[in-house]
Amino acid sequence: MVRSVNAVNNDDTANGGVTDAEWAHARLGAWWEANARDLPWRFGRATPWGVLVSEVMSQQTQMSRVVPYWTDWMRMWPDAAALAGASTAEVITAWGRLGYPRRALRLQECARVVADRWHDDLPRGYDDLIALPGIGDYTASAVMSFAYGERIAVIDTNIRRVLSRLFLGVESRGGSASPAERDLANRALPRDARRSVTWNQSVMELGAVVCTAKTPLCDACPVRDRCAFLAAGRPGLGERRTRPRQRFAGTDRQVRGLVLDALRGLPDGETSLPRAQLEALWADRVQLDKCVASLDDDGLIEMLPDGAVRLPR
DNA sequence: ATCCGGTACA
DNA sequence: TGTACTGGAT
Repeated sequence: MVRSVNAVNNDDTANGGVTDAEWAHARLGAWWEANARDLPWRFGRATPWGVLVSEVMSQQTQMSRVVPYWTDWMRMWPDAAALAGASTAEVITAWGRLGYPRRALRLQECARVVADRWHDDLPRGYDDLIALPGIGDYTASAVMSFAYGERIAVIDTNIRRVLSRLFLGVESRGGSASPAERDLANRALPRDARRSVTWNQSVMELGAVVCTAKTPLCDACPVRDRCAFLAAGRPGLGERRTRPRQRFAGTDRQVRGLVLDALRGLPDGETSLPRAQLEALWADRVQLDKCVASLDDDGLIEMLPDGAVRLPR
């Protein structure tokens, strides 16, 4: 019998019936104080816009890789108005090898909306945030919590995995968050706004560095004593996600990355990549042309009449 | 070789 | 509801 089941009580218990929630709040709070990584956008050192930029960059990349990009980026474009005024070519170049460059484009679109419609002042409401380009539920919630200190459940895969293991004793499934998972996240959230922010951050951090998907470091876990997943013998640890397998070699993703990388690496003074150099990047002409067309569709490159390509101005 | 994830959109 | 989108870590 798993001890910390997600039992809903009829009486008004402190956390909607999530057994041990308060104990976990205290444990993870202490763990956070001692173990939080000193990332430059944490501990009130970044503006709300800076927090948003860090969240967008972190959506797809480990924090440690994000740090130098974020630092350079914020030095170059400290606020939304500055980013709004940059050329798209500069933005794509600065995005460098962070991956998913369409997000750089969306971040700049977001900056333009914030600069124009919000007078360069990032909106403070979830509904207004989620309406911005490239901002979905996770990022809107993260900004509400981490930048504005509001009490709101932040739900990403790390948090889903940790809460599911700790309180339910099972692995969270792939795909989008279920209503039950959202419900659990809301019931486990501390009542107090300030503590809810720490909770969101510490659960996410725990998932990133201790309660990892494949090989969790349970010996080093601050909540191991009451973890339902550990008590149950870690059933289905690291089991196959419902997400399809993602390979990279030979895919359109690789080809697109190659083309953008060549454009970013153009020598000073050169602004376009001639057709011959483009063709030298990839042997399969059909796939190459398909990828060039899709990059053009996405607004990541422009095709010139002579077959050369360049970053948008 | 295999792992990873939020957003937009079909 | 499922899929495309990248590139570094392991």
